[in-house]
Amino acid sequence: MTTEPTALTGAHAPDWEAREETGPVSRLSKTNRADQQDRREKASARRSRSRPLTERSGVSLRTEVRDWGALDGDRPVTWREAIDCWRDYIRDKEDIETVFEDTSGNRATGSKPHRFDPEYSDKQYAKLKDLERGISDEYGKRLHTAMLTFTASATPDGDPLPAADHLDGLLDSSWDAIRRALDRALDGRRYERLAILEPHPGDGVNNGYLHVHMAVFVDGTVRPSTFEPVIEAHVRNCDLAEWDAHDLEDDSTISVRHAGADRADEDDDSALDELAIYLAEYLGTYGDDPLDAPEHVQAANALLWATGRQRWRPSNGAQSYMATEAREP
DNA sequence: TAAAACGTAGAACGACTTCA
DNA sequence: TGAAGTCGTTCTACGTTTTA
Repeated sequence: MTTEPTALTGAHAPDWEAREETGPVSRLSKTNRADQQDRREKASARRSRSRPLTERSGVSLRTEVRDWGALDGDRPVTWREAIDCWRDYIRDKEDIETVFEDTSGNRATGSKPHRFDPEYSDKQYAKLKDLERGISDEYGKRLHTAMLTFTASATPDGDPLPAADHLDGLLDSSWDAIRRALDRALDGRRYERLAILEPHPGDGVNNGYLHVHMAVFVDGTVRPSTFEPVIEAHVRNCDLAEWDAHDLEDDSTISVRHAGADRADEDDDSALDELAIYLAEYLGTYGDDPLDAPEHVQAANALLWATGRQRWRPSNGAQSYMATEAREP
């Protein structure tokens, strides 16, 4: 992986933003506010693609997403250009893919896919199954799972942030605080966690920007209130995090399930039969051709690729459960 | 040509310190 | 006393290069 820090200086950075696209903010129509809002959000999503990946100096980016021919030296390309670079990278990888074919015409691809390849997703899913088995065996019926969601505003001042700057703002400022708060909240209890970065869908202002889902596996009973200090630590430490998006009463912010409950336990309709499937659905581990993915997914993948950020963030313990690699037939 | 080795940066984590 | 900052160590993800 080859990355280099940006040399762009914020104070003298060119005006990347296509301000002519925005124009003065028009007054909302009393009769058509929803349409106006919808148009504004779509316009904001388009503007985000026209912005450079970062407006800060010292941000490490792959060389492919740096414009070395710029008059004032190298600078990061726009998010839209980065998506094109990522697509070229995927196509290049397809060109050199190793394909095996047996006498019956059955084909199999090479053994070491890049992280956006469906085969890689399959391996991740297999690892999730290992984690499910390991945790279930270890914790038994005491196993409770929680899903926590951490977001950061992509438009804190009304205009979309550079994608890499938003991602850094989401992760760098509060990640340590989140981990420590989780340690304190679950003090004395065995637990493991797996965090994953997932893109915001749709045409809204957050389109393609990433947020964090964190699955927490706890040996013992927990309640949503157990994790409130963790959410609070994130909002407190992340400048881009807003309470509006972290309603402690909302199931999308904190969701707790008794994964180890008996199937026959009708009083607990949130019991999990297939934890890995549940996670795979939530965490988006299934995939086909990455170039066929929705635009917001490709935008997020391009951002991860350009910045070298890891999509999966398991705790050390979770990693040990996931370490066993199934032999492929 | 598959597998191993390697390089780099990200990430986890514990210890220690500082601060309110 | 809880929260957060810093530092050093260790491990891992990811991608590339080398080797058998």
